[in-house]
Amino acid sequence: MEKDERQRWAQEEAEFLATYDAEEFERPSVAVDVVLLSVVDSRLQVLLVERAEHPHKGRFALPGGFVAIDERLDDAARRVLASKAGIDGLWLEQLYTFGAPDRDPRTRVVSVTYMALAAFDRFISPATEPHFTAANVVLLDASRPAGEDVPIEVESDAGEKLELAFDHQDIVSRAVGRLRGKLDYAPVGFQLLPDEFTLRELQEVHETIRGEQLNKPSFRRRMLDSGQIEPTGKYEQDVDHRPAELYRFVGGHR
Amino acid sequence: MEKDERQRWAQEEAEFLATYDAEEFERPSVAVDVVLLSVVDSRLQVLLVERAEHPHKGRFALPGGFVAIDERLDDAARRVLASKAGIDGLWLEQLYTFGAPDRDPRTRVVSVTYMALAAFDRFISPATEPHFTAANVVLLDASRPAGEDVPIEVESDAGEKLELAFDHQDIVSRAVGRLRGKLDYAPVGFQLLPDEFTLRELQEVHETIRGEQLNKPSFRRRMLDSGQIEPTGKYEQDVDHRPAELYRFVGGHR
DNA sequence: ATAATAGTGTCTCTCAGACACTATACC
DNA sequence: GGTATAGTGTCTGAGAGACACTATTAT
Repeated sequence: MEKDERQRWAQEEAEFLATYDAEEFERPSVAVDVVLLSVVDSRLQVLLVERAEHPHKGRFALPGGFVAIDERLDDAARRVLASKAGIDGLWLEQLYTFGAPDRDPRTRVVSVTYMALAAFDRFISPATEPHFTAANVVLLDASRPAGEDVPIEVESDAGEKLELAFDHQDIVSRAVGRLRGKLDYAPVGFQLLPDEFTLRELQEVHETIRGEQLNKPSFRRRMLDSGQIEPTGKYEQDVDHRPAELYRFVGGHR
Repeated sequence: MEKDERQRWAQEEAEFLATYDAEEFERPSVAVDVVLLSVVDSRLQVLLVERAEHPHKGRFALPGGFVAIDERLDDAARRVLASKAGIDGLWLEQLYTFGAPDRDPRTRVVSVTYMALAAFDRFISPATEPHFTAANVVLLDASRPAGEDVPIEVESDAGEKLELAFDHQDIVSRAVGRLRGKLDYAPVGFQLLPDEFTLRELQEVHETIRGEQLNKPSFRRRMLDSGQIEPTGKYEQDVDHRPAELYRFVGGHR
């Protein structure tokens, strides 16, 4: 391509852009919803907030919000997590995009969903988070039986099954499925534990996510041979039995 | 909840929806782009169309288009595939959503991308598809070396590296990565072969996707033991050596 | 000592890769 | 017969589960 031909081309493209009418077609709204998971006391938990407004007012929903016109999708997810859950700096991964035309009764909303993981010591605690009252932040159990692709049921601490707002039940199910899948090949457990942890704690996290017991020697071998963790030389404190050695995740940090 | 309380609630929600202003905030456009992959002659190929309009006029791009306001995302992907590639009834899976604010110079476009697979005998052939001239449908090689996460490079049949429009290079890379990952646990090869195929053909598809040679007895064992395929009792025709038995995918169809 | 959990040594079973072999088509 | 590819039998080595054992802390 010659120089003045390239110039003409650039000018042609610039003119096209100047006359482009973005309002020509009716467009959906774009939102993000975040599935923040944690393993607390050997239970898989998901952060939900009670909806203060219509639609689905009073039901529990994933923290979410609309994406600003010049905002990156993952930035929107981080913003939502910070403003609605008061937690930042977490590992975050895009999960799936839900776009059924009727999934939101207000208007067409395409929701790009993200999965976030938090160690139990960083997971939201209404008692220590002044941004929230205990009433609008609820931690729910999202455990599921060891078997096959049983859809996830979300239960309150009291053990009663809850119906979530919109299609958020489906979103949570997909997040749990993704988390299970990642366990086999990605260093996922470390996002769910403090910087230093025992092999028993790591195994409990894996067992909770998979919903089944694991073999101890085999699990230790796999983890140690993988090179993903290294011993710190330090040991548990304040336990009434032999203390376990503390390990840390090798390579960077959360 | 009592009956008239529920009625009041429903009315309150209905009023909210009636006064909801969907135009209040500026919204992105939502598009779909489809990565249609096939294995032809032991090469991984991706369908690209030459852009007839600005922006990026003249470059090659994935088939894509905007999502209508009441259209399902996967329906949009199917429509795009049918209208821009003249092929339908394919297996389709949502891949990832790309939403960088500057990825399209026209306006903010959030693109929900899909991956589709086609057997070589259904893969687009400009010569047999009257919708297209050979000039605006191009098949490109998307092979990549066996090693690690080398970004995919797209080359023309002539072997020259091509720069794709927008961020479509990233989208293709992600599709190839996903395809590789699925190979281990999902019956993916069958989408890329005719209804009846030999084990050698299936192995070649796997080898092409993984970019490495596989062990023959081991591959046969794995496939046969998996229960995913069954022998048809029929054999290859017109080969100048011992003909291989034809197998079919067990359970439903493509 | 007892209780409780941490951590290890060893056996076996399964499965994938390697290799060599047999089988069956066309020439 | 030769050649080419289909298809199989068997060995080996890596890795996971099972199980029993030793180790170390608190009481």
